[in-house]
Amino acid sequence: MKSKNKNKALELNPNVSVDCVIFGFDFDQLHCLLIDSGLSKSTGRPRLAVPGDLIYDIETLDEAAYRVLNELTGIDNIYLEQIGAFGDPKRMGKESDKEWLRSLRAEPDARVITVAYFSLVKMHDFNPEASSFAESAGWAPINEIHELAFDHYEILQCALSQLKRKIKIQPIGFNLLPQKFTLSQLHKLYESILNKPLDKRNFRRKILNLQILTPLNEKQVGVPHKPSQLFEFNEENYQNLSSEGFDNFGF
Amino acid sequence: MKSKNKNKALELNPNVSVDCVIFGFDFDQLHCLLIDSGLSKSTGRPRLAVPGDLIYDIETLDEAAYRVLNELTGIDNIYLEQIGAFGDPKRMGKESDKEWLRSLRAEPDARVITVAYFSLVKMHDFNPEASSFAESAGWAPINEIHELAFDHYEILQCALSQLKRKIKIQPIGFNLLPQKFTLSQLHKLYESILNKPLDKRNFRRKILNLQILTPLNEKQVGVPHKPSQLFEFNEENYQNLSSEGFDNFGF
DNA sequence: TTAGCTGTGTGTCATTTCCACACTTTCAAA
DNA sequence: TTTGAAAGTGTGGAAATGACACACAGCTAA
Repeated sequence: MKSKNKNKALELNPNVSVDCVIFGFDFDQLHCLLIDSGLSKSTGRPRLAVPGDLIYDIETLDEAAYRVLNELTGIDNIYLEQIGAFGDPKRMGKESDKEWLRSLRAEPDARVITVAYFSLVKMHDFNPEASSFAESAGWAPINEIHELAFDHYEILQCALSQLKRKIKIQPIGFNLLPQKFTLSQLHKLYESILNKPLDKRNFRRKILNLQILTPLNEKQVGVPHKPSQLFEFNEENYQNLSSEGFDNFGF
Repeated sequence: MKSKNKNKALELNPNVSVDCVIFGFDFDQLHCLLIDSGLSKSTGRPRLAVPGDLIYDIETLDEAAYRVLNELTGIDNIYLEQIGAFGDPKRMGKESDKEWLRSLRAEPDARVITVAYFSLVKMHDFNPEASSFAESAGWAPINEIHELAFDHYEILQCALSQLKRKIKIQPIGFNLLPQKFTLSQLHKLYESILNKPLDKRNFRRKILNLQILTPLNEKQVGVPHKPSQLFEFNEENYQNLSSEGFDNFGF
């Protein structure tokens, strides 16, 4: 592994990186996975950032993003989508950023263009405690994030607005939920992402009319209220629908 | 000018380029501006591509795109939007592509990630005849383009699908029309972009209900039929609307 | 001068979609 | 057995959508 990295390192491209905004949902709020490089000497504040890395010259951008994601979380088979490229020459100009880069990179002053991705994971599939990044990675609620290293705050906002846009058009939200879920969980998820309340009855009617949910013969157990019907996402039905040009979730 | 370029060349980034898909509309079909590097020795076919260039290390990606656009067409103040980054290591792998690169670049074998943009121009603002690229640039109707150098065909398709998506949400189409235009021209523009017929009366009703068109006290002259009312795009009204969260053109 | 051609401009109705809104049910815990 | 907490369910009014056909104005050419 180490020697493989060493070989690969020969082909590190000093000018291009990928950064991944990883979203998770805990049935209450939307979260984002951040890494922490420790306190900044210059500002005294923690240096939080979205995970990312320089790319190797032999991999595609998508491959690089999958690699970064997998190295951090150990998760495979993740929903991943490109947001775009960020290339302001001053994007890494803050002193606290430079400090970090010097400890990290062979050419800390090189100009780096980054290609940003966002990904959706089942939050409980990744337990930061169990990862090799244990002490340096964790979930933060979206609306408690106000500042990040480099241009990562801007990247996060772009990721969010793409997620908002996209979730109205494609059922990507299911990537944030476990295989079996309730309509209320789905409802709450849409409200968290769109950041506004949605009428319960109208939401249920719409999502059910789409015919992309399979009701299971199963209910929640052990909840201190009327137990909820469980559903699964019906991939097959969705494929049929979307091949007919269906493209509106209309929330 | 030349010496300015020479100085800048010292800071050329060999790993990152921008490519611009430039759309134009001739009141009949959607077109794309292509440059031609001449016949390929290896294939005998013309080498057509979307204009692009390596970036300088002192400019942002957007600035680089504006520069490329301006160097080619002389046009300023253009609608420009990023499509995304394209970085397959094999994206410049065809022999005919390499031939071209060797005649063009200091490091023809470097791996280059490109950041693609699309832009909308008033087609008649740019007359290829009058440009310094006279013999090597020209408009091609979208649906007659079947093959391009590098991964530019793929980039063009991405640009097209973004344009289709975006025009349903924001009134960017006006960038393709002269300041004064008729409803029929606008109608035809939407049909060309969306590549499907739209009912004339419904189209008119919708677009007029949006209240973003100002009718002028002017009609077409010299046409061999009933002259058409002319309109202008009402930027101000649009800003008011869109700040209220308006986001649906619904075609 | 007239006939014919071409694209402009206009209204209605039926259907579908959207949105607002309140009460009963089921289970666990006290 | 009472209480609390979330699940589940239907209707009516308003708005948007989509299908559809004919008269008009100006030019051209005979």
